[in-house]
Amino acid sequence: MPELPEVETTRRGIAPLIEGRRVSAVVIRESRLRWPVPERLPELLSGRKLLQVTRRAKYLLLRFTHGTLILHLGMSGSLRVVPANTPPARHDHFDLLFGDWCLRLRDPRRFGAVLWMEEDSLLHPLLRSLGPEPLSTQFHGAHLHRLSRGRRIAVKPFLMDGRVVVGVGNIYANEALFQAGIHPARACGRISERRYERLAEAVKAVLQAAIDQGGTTLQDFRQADGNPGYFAQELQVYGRAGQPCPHCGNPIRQRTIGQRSSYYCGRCQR
DNA sequence: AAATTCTCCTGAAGGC
DNA sequence: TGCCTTCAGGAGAATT
Repeated sequence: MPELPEVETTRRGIAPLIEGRRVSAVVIRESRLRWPVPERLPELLSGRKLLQVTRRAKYLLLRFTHGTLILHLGMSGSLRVVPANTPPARHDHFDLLFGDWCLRLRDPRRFGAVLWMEEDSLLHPLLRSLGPEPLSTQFHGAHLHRLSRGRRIAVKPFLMDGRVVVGVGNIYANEALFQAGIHPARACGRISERRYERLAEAVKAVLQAAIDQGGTTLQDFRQADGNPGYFAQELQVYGRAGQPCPHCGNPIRQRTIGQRSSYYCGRCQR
């Protein structure tokens, strides 16, 4: 499932292949994604030069002079750059062609999105209220501590709230809480600033390590070159119910917190 | 306001 | 072999 490391891995994979190139054609095979893919994209983009590929949260932003194409991979999406004559496979919904090369979006579950924004893309309703980037200096323990005061929600869904900090999905929330020694169900308003500092550092460390490994591939995720990510083998608790805790040997527990599957060590995480 | 629940969708896995 | 059920999950929308 694409979380921040997978999206950043994708960005780094596709950017050098398409930045500075002109769009030759746009193909929409399936417009029923999370929201309808704008039908006017072919007219809007054909002949235009792609200036830059950036990322905000889990959104990829393809900047043109007259606007920005916003891409989201949902939970099963992947982007690859393939030769333009490559036949589309099942679930290949959207192509951005650059002469001989093609940026292709595949998304079996269609939770992803392809959107267009004319004005500053960061003002888009989906991007406007997002919290800080986890790998930036704007994200730190004091920030988590301040936002959590007086709230009773469990720390795990708190950490996964995009208004608090972006890009931390279920996998990395589990991993970061394990690394920080914090129980995922603990009320977020009852965690000290000291412990939040440790959590913020854990979030940064886990995300950076995952980026370094090309992301986590559980089922669908692929890097832009088609290879899987290699962080799955580094996961300490996610998907490891019943296996021994890497620290103390106690069995890893699994339970649902905030509608999401949570994995943790009941002894190491308090 | 904050917290919880519902929703979209397909494929994998398990039961019979 | 095959059909049915259940589960997973990003994140906005709806509801409590």
